[in-house]
Amino acid sequence: MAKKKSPLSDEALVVVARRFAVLAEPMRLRLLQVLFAGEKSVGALAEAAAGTQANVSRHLQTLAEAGLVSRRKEGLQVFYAIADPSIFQLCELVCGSIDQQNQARAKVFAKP
Amino acid sequence: MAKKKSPLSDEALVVVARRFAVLAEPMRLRLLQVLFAGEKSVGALAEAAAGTQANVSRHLQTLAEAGLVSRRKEGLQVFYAIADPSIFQLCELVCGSIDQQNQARAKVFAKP
DNA sequence: TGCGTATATGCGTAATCACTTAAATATGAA
DNA sequence: TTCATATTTAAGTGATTACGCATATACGCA
Repeated sequence: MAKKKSPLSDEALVVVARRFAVLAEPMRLRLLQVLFAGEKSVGALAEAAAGTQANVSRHLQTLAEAGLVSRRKEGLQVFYAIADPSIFQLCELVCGSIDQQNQARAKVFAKP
Repeated sequence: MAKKKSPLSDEALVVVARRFAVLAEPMRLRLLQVLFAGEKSVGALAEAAAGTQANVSRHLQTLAEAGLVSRRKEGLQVFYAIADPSIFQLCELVCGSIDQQNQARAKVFAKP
């Protein structure tokens, strides 16, 4: 029994905005993109994303707090993985929208 | 001929992040939600969203630059409208994901 | 031309946040 | 215990930005 579309409360808007804000950083998007290939440790992620270990750890914490990635500790290492499958569709949707806008813009400036 | 899924370049990630950042403000989300009902003037939007005229005008400019809303001038008034239909699916997707997380959390604390 | 209205913009302020460096914590091995 | 490794956290800095207030611009009308 999914709720029908109704105006969101101010509190709900804040939550949604927060979700978008988490995705509004290139470094976090890059980490998610690396994680698309599967679970990885913090060190591996830092190297793959070309970031400092401290900074990557912080971004991973942000992603985990938002419920987008999961955290699994194994000995000295901590492994992160995609926890919210909607991320795939979300990125696909946004990329598709941007592609469409670019194509529309290209059409305007196309030679006659 | 849609491109297959391949790692996005750093520049592309910046563009995608920017798109998310535009959606990462409660006031802008509220404006979009009001616009879901149809085209409206700046003044009408300011009243419906309970914001100052200056601030709403600024947010609308941000949304327009991102290609999310369209601008139509008619006499003294300027009318804005949803320009990117993917916004509907995007909000639906995010809200659904948040709902799912909330239900999962509720389940954890459910009485036995 | 001058006046009133609708919208946009310039400026200052406060808050948020990403990033770096350095230090702290946690785990496993010797 | 002591040491080394992997990760997290603390503190400081610079950049971005939302908001309020005041002013500027654009348009219609008399």
